Amino acid sequence: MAINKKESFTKKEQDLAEFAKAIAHPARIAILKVLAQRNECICGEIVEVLPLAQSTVSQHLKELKNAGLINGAVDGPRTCYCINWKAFEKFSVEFNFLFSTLKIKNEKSCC
Amino acid sequence: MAINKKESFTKKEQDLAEFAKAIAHPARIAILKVLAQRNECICGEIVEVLPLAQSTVSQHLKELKNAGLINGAVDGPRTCYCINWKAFEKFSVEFNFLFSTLKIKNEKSCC
DNA sequence: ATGTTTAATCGTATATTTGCGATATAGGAT
DNA sequence: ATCCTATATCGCAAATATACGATTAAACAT
Repeated sequence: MAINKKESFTKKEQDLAEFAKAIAHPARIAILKVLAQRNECICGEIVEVLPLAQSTVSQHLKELKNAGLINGAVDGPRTCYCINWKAFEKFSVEFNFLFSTLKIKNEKSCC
Repeated sequence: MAINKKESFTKKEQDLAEFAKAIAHPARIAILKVLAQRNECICGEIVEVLPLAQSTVSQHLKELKNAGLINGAVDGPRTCYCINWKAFEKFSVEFNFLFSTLKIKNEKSCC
C-alpha cells in the first residue's frame, strides 16, 4: 500500500466505511450489545463478560469512542460508557439511504 | 494476535461483523454504488470509474463476492457482476434488529 | 497459430489491526 | 502517606488488509 487511496473517495463513502469498520469486529458488536442491554453506563464489567484481556477491551472501547458510537464519562477511578444513539441513528439512515432506495429502483438482478 | 479470538463470539456477531468488514472500505462502497446504479452486471468498467489499479479492483470484487454481497457470472473473457440483494436484505434486517429494537427500549443515555 | 482483450492471480511492500502483558495513572479508602 | 481498584497506555508480536506491477488464463477474432 504505497499511498492512502481512501481520501480519493467521497466523504460520505469514507464516513460510512469508517462506521462499518467500527462494527467490523465481533468483540465490538458484543460490547455494543452489552451497553445497549444494560442501558446505564458500564465500565470493566464488559471485561468479565468478554473472553478478552482488559487491555484489549479497553482498546476496542477506544475505537468505538473514536468512531463516535459510544460516549465515555470518567466517574472516579472508573469510566462509564454508553451508546451514542444519535450517531447510530445517523449512520443507520445513511446506510439505508445508500442501499434501500437503490434497491427499489432495480430489484431484478441479471446474474 | 496469538490466537484468533473471533470464534469465541456468537455466529450472529461474527456474520454481522463479516458483513460490516465487507463494506468497511470506501472503494467497496463505491463499487456497490456503481453496481446498484447500472442495474445490469458490469466488469472492468468499474476500473475506469475508480482511482485504483485493475488488480486492486479485482481484489475488492473478490472480497465482496466472498462476503456474498455480489454475484459474478463469467461471460466470455469478461465477468459480469451484480448486487445480491437477498443477502443485503438479510444483513440489513440483522443490523436493524440488533440496534433499532434495543434503541426503543432505552432511549435515554446516561452520559 | 497468433494476437487481442478482459479478468484473475501471484509476488511483494507497506500499513493497519488484533491481542496481550506490563506499566502508568488517577481516584478512593484506610 | 499508602494501598487498592479501575482503566488507559506502551511496547511488542503476529495476523490481515491494502495496493500495485507482472504474469497467467481464457475467450474470441484474425
